[in-house]
Amino acid sequence: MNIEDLRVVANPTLVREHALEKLRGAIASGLYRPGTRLVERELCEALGVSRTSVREALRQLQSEGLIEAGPRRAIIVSVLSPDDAYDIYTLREMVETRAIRQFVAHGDPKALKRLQTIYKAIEKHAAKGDLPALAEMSGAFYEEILEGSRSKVVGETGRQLLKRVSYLRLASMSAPQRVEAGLGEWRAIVDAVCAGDADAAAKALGQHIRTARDTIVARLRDEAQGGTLRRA
Amino acid sequence: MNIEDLRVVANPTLVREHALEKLRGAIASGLYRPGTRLVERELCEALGVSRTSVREALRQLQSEGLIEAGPRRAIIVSVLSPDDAYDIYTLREMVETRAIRQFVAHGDPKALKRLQTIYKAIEKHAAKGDLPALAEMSGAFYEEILEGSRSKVVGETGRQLLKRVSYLRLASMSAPQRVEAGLGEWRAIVDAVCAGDADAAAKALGQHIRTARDTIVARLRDEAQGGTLRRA
DNA sequence: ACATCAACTTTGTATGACAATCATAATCTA
DNA sequence: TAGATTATGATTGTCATACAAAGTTGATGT
Repeated sequence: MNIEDLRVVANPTLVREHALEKLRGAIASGLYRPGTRLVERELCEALGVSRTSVREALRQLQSEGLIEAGPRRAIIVSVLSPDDAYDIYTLREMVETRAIRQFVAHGDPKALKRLQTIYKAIEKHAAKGDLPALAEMSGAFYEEILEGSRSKVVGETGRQLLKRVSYLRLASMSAPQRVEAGLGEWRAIVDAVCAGDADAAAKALGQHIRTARDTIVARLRDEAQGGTLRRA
Repeated sequence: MNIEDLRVVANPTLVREHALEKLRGAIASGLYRPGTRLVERELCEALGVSRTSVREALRQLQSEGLIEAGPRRAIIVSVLSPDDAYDIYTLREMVETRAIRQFVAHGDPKALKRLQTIYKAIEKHAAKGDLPALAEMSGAFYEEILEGSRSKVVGETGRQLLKRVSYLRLASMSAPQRVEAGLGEWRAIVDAVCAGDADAAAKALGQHIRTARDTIVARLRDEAQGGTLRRA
């Protein structure tokens, strides 16, 4: 271990990091919905930090694609078109599929244990019907897979994609039968990883992501349709 | 066309954007080498802008992975390990392979024309041995492929990966025989796209990226080795 | 040679200021 | 009164300062 790692606080929490996480959370949780305009002064007040910090956090969110420039210099929460969502899930499939192969290849028992623990938690929350907790745990599941690739680049790229669809997760869980079906898919993934079968794991994960993708995209198209009708 | 698009300057160049591009260019061109510490005040002077703008640009570069936090709050130009570079190229293969399939699927004659024009330019610069121009044009080649996917997400993800290895491009060109071999690979890609053969195009592009990857990774490993020896 | 302390540097953060742009409300005029 | 015009506010982009915290350097004293 490096001497640097001994520090009690390696990263003395920066205000801007804190603001960044809060804002990300607010978008992921649906507090700020896609299309919402973000006003700097309001964010400063809500977060209790200066404009300096808010602006730096915004720049970061912007390059993560979570927010974007709207008309006349306004900043709005990014709106994912159904096509965008489809593409993100398709790329996720590529990246996470690679990640899980490396996960299996490394055969780290601790990582496997963690994945099983997360799966157990998912099962529990599913039984209780606690969707928010379920959504959060499913996020942890993907994160564990990315982490298990032991590749910084794969991890970062995968996380980047995950962030952009995080706010859709809760909605997708609430589709009828989605949780029940999802449980089986997660279980298949964990089983394959346990068995050390990289091909099966990749296949199961790919299947899972494609299914999630189709659910989400169908819902987004419905919403777009409904929105149009409602507007008319 | 939307009325908004009539504006003479849709995006009245922002100072921070300008700073961002300059800094990206400085890193890509090798002016700031990996590991170099970036000092805010110096950047302000060099760019002639305020700290506010420099810092916002830095945050963006940071989340693009071009710079990273060093020890004790310093900001340094990211150092790619050979493994990181390998992974980036592998992901590029996945993403750009998908992009070129969509490129072919759309069968846009104008896009095809642009790709051919870029290839011609590459040939010319190669004949003259103008490596910097060649490096730039090869960047344009990949950009055109990503653009041709007509997918915002694929484009952004691909560009993100490209940026991170941009500073390696010039070095890779200077490997012996690399340009000659590269020419044939680019030609094969263009030919396949012309022929409307998505499989062949994807295969040729994949081959090209893997070859480039192996060249770069070998060179990075050599450097690491040499660096160690020199240091000893 | 080594420990100690002062001076300087750099980053993180906050604050205030101001131009430019856009939106809104108030006012004037036909 | 309807419509045009003007004044007023709000918001973003940018700059200039200011200051604490933490680190670095160099001078000083033993």
